[in-house]
Amino acid sequence: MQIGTVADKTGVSAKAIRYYESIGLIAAAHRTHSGYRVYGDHDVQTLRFIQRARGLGFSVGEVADLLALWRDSERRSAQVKALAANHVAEIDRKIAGLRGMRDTLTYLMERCHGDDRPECPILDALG
Amino acid sequence: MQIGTVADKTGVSAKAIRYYESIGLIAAAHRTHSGYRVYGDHDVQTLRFIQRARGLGFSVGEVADLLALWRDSERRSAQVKALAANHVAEIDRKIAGLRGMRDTLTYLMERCHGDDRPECPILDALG
DNA sequence: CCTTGACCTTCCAGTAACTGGAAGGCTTAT
DNA sequence: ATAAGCCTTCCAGTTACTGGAAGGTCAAGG
Repeated sequence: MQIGTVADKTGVSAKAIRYYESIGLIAAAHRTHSGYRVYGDHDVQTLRFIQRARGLGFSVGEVADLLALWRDSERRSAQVKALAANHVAEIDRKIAGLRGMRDTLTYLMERCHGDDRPECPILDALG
Repeated sequence: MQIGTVADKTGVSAKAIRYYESIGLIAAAHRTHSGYRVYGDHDVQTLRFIQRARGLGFSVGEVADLLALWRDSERRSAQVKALAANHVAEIDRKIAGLRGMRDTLTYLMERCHGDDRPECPILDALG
């Protein structure tokens, strides 16, 4: 399989696959005599794993950890769960931050006439 | 006032102030004969405005728009409100995305024993 | 007068996770 | 022979700064 095929199958762009290889998240692919990268089904599985983990918001570094655990038959599920728990805590922090912004903004917007006049509580609150 | 004083007063770091100047978000400061930037109370007001707007999650580009509206006595409050509404919509998208991740993760975590055994529904879901 | 410390200056690099694009090689079909 | 559609590497750009290096400025103290 060439990189484009793998990209189609996994939803990971060819650019991203090369990037993952460059940072060592995935092993360097074998090459044809002309230098093209060659992949197998195993690589497709790995990239799907990466894709899903990234979709859950794990950083590339965390994905590396998850991949290592995935491959480690001796792993303790507690390790995986702890990683996930940390990530959920991080997500919760982000949500809380966003909700704070959202609440302030909607509060101010409710008080803004939103018409042709210049008076604006939103700008008043910022200035 | 020197840049460090302004930084203390506004909570915007000296580095950030220089950066804002470099991208044109704020006007270039006057200089002393030896090249030090000099600021007045007006600049402190502007930087506080920027700081608050950034704290509400507006991008630097959006802050530039808000600043222009703030300075424009002919503005229509509808413009400000529209900008804020777009931003709230963006925040809502982000929150929705994060909540989706959070829900999936907590669902999987509830099913993970989190002990010394390797079986893990989190990894199963990813792989 | 000289030094020390705390300022300030500019400039370059790095962050996260890629994407876009340039310049050029490979393969297959026409 | 050439065109289309792959592939390659490498450089730049994205966001909003922060860190650090190398060096100038200024006031106080010995």
